[in-house]
Amino acid sequence: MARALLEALRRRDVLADHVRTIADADVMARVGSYDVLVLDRRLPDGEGLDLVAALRQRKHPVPILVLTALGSVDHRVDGLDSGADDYLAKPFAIEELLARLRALQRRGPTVSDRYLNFGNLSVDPATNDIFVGGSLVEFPRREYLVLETLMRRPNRIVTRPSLVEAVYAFEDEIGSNALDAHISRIRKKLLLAEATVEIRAVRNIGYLIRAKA
Amino acid sequence: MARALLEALRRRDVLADHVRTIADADVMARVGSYDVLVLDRRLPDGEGLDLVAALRQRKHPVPILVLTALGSVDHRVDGLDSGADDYLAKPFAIEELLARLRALQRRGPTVSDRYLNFGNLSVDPATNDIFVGGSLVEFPRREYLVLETLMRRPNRIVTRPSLVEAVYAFEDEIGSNALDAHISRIRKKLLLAEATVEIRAVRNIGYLIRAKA
DNA sequence: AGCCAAAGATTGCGGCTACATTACATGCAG
DNA sequence: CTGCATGTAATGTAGCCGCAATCTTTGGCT
Repeated sequence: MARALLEALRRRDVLADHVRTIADADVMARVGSYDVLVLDRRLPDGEGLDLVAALRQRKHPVPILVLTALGSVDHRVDGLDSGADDYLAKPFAIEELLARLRALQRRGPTVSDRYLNFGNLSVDPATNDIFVGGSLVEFPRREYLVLETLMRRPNRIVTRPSLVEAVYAFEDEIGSNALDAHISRIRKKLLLAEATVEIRAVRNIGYLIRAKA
Repeated sequence: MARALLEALRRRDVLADHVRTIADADVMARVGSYDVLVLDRRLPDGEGLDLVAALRQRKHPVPILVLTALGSVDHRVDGLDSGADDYLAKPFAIEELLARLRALQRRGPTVSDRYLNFGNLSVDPATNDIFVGGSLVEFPRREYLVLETLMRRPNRIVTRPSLVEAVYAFEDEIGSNALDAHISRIRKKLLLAEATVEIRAVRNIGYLIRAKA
């Protein structure tokens, strides 16, 4: 059945991966980024609903459709109440399955993200957008990282090593004033955009962002 | 039937309101704050799916379960593709309906919509059609997948690995700039069709789709 | 208060590299 | 056999970013 299903999905250009066991599915769900999980109840290494319960226990947000031969009302109720989002009993029409998958995929896992606000600055870590007084200001990658790092702790000192680590991950970035140069360029842009915040140096320690004097 | 359903819900301490017409339901959905909307297709003043379409058009996020005597596969597919979240054919067991309502409620409001809209772009994941300013533009499979993936997160950065995974599932597609080539071809088509959105590169990270400057 | 050394600020320059684009080859489908 | 889709590779290009030279500021010390 899996083969037939994969074939039908492939024909419609729906990308799908297939594994046979709960253990494998668990790994895939953890590692991969899938729009929907289709799950059979009877599996070689156990009951599919246990995986549903386990995933939901871990707050895994992936929509799950349970697919099974156990079609009684009680089974369906159990399936849905275990945390699945839909439940389809065999035999089923492939078109209906596809439509239900689309419905689940449409909905997707919803992640709400947060802005970092301070003064008239607004940083969106999800999109790397920075707004100054409501208008978008472009910052190149490294400058953005510096500014985001500072915005995570407004009014607080961020040490020089912290900043370097935030911007350069692991690459050894020794011997140069590259960081200072970035700060300088950021300041110029902030000034141009009339930001109400400023970046101040703390001698021998690092930098901080705060309301403009 | 409405009376029986209300009675069953009331007995389980589920709060529910009931109206008879699409017009009334529209008002209620607009004004009230409901966890789930249960909708019949045949209604005194029209087809229930029209209300679904109208609500989704307005980005109304309420989960919708369509309940109807029209139980053929085609009807179910239509129901789900109109933007509903679940579809249950009569006759049904009250317990199953309740379980499905719980599943919908658990998941909470959605922005589910048949189309992914952004700018003057409109993507229909069900048919793989892409409209630019209302007119259909043909995209080959790979290009479509890239664009759909970007449209799922407008204004958000989609990492290069994410895009590769979305387009190539498992087949490791390393060592080539195939993705870049697709992006380039998509851009050309979008330009030709006068789209109001553009695809921007985020150096070392990935791409994002956003309103044209 | 004045001086000096060290830290920080600023800026032009140039190289590097990721990205963009195009042409071409391959392969599959009708 | 023809046409389109798509991967590959070659080439072009922009702009980021590090460097270093120079200027400014700071704070400690006498």
